[in-house]
Amino acid sequence: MEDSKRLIILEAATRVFAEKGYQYATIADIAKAAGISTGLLYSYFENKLDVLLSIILKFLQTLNAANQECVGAARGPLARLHAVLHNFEQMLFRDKESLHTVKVLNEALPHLVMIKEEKLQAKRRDIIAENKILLETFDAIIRQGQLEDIFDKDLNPAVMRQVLCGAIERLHYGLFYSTYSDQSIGYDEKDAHQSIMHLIEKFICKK
Amino acid sequence: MEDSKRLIILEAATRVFAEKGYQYATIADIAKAAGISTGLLYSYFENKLDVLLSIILKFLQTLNAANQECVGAARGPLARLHAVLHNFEQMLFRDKESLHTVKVLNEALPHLVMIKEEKLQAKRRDIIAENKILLETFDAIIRQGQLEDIFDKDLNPAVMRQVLCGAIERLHYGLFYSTYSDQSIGYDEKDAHQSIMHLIEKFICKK
Amino acid sequence: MEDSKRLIILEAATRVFAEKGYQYATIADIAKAAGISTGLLYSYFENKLDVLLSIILKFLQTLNAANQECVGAARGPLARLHAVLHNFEQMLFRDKESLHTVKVLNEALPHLVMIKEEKLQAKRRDIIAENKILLETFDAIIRQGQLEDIFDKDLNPAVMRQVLCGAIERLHYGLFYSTYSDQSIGYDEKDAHQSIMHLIEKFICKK
Amino acid sequence: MEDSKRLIILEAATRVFAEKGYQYATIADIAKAAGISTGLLYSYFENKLDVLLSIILKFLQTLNAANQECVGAARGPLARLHAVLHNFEQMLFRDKESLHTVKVLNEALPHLVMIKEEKLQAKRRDIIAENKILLETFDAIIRQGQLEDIFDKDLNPAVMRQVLCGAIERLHYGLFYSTYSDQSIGYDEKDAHQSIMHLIEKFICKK
DNA sequence: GATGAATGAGCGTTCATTCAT
DNA sequence: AATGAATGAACGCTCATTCAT
Repeated sequence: MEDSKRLIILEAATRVFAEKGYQYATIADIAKAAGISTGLLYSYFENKLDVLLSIILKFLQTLNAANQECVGAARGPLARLHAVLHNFEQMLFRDKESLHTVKVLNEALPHLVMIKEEKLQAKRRDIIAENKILLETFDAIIRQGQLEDIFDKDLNPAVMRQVLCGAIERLHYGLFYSTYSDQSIGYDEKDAHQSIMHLIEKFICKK
Repeated sequence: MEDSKRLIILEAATRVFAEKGYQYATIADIAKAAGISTGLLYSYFENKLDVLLSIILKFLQTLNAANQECVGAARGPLARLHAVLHNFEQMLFRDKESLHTVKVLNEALPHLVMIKEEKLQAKRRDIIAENKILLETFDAIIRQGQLEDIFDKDLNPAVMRQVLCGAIERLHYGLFYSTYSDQSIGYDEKDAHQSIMHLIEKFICKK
Repeated sequence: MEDSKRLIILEAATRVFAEKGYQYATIADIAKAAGISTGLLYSYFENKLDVLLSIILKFLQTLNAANQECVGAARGPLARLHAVLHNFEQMLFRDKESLHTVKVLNEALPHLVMIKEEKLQAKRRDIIAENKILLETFDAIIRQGQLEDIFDKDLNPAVMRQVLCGAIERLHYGLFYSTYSDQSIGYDEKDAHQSIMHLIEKFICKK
Repeated sequence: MEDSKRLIILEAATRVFAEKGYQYATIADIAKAAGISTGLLYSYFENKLDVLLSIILKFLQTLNAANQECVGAARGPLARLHAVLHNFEQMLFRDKESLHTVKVLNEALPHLVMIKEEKLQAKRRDIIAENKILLETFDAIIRQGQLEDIFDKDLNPAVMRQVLCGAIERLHYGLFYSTYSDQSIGYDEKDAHQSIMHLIEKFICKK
């Protein structure tokens, strides 16, 4: 059981979930996309939900690992915030799949609470833990920026983080959707990036 | 076929979709919640997807109607922007269900393109049209604000609208999720509202 | 949901389980034999195992009810023992299906302990309780016979009951199998009945 | 293909069938218990059913071989009957697995008729033949006992044999089940053996 | 001989949808 | 108008069996 095949399946599944949505994606779809049989998929994953959770977990782990590096390298809260947001944007743009991973993640997170299956509890906890780390990374940077009197102190870090992440997600989601629907969204990647820079400068930074 | 029963079904369905998610909600669930039989539901709607589309359409129509009024009443782009965003926040907060309607809407919109069923084509087009109106309302206000030199001209209206709407959605979604997961999100409704005001003032308005 | 349909399904299932064995009987087989669709079966039963347990429970309840009547009517331990064994034989012979119910019951009883499904716990407990009643009915009669010095005291009631029931089952099972395999078993129903009478007279009764 | 490995597999399979039942035992379970791969199992057996039939055949052959010896050594029908029943009890008690072999055998015998697979026809015939030998051994002893006026002539040999074997099986099955369910059955091995002696003395022997 | 990755047919189960009443 | 019993297609998942190595 090579580990590379696990990755192939995860990538195929992300593609399929992205196209059809978790609910309408069938195991047969995923297996076909991965070039394997349905049975083999079950050698690598417990069940369909496990595939979804594994995608989410991998995304969060990759993002957190990238952040870990950046935050260590960058000097000062502003540089760190840029670095971390850059990671986020990078992951959304590396491939169209990643953006859908985020969509899938948002769709799945509220349901995480309800997962009953004993087999998946460990993975559930891992995801929640990684998610906490991700949020805490943002919040810590913002808190530090406020302490150093670089960032606006009027708003609490959690609110700022939500605004930033929500804006990024929506902007990229709009781009993504426009490619699907063949309807112009009225802006491009460069506009999106630029607006995030504006947002930091005007909304996060002091005065 | 009284029209009031149609409404009862739509409200019940919204509640059920909110609780279980569209995928896991069954027709039986909806019928039960509406106090009718499954068979009768099919006198009012073509099928399950039709129920979902009807909810979305009603939401967009209500929002657009409310905006129509506001925009007529309010004087100046800033007042209008506040009014329109107020409408949006109101709909999200009127009840927890509305937020889920938005989630469902976001989940459903990309799939609208793929709807093949002949029966639902009209409704599909209506939704897309209403969605266009909603976006155009925002964009028109922002364009006007830029023309009048009240709003920042560095960014295009579509980008600004996405940032605003993305921020609002994320903020409220965070609140919603925190009630489900029993984990504090670190801010409350007031914080969320205040941050949107900040966002307008610092990000949208000139200087 | 008429109760008569439940019975039709149970009878069809007994027939199918008898023919193919629980493991190789499919829901489709049972539904077809009952003249219904697979889906409808699930309106009446939780799942396949529930069908099996329901058959067993009904058999035990019917037998216990019949015993209840007999034991009240009959005078003296010997008459009661005859009555109760007569019931057992009657149930085995009423139709070929009943004998297979016994086989299925014997096959299933050891596995009852392992049933984990929450939904089926109540039924599991009912079966165990009815089984206890059945055994206790035999044992009480034998104990009383020993007290009244009519039955042999050398062996304990549980052993006697096992010998009697084991003998009856084997004798009838042999008859049943011979009809299936088209091989003469070397005795007929009358022989079987007569040998049980012998067994009581010589093995159970005192001298 | 050493023959010893065949034996190892058969013993492992018996253990697994005993624990889980034929239906719920998987080839993977058996292979694991035997310490080999699933693929290798298929070098020794045609398929899963072949493993079951091989266990049954070996059991019957072993029992018949043991009986052959006994019957030759023992003098007179009563001694022979004791010897043959002793063999049966021995095999049931040698280990708990043997009893399950008997259960499996009883469960499988009726289905032997229906085996269609060409590959297994020879084995099927062997089993039926060995089973006939087993029954005939009993019946011959009883017939001889009746001829010599030692055994009761009122009942035919086949009936007597069924009573004896049914009683033994039930008694031992009860013991076995009580260990699984942790419920006292009300008697022990000694009681069971004693009751068989009684049965011979009072039920089989003349007056 | 030995492995275990890979297959895919087949089963239990669900649920949107229909239709006789 | 209203019901809900009935249908059956479709999906998740298992596991006996094969075969390249």
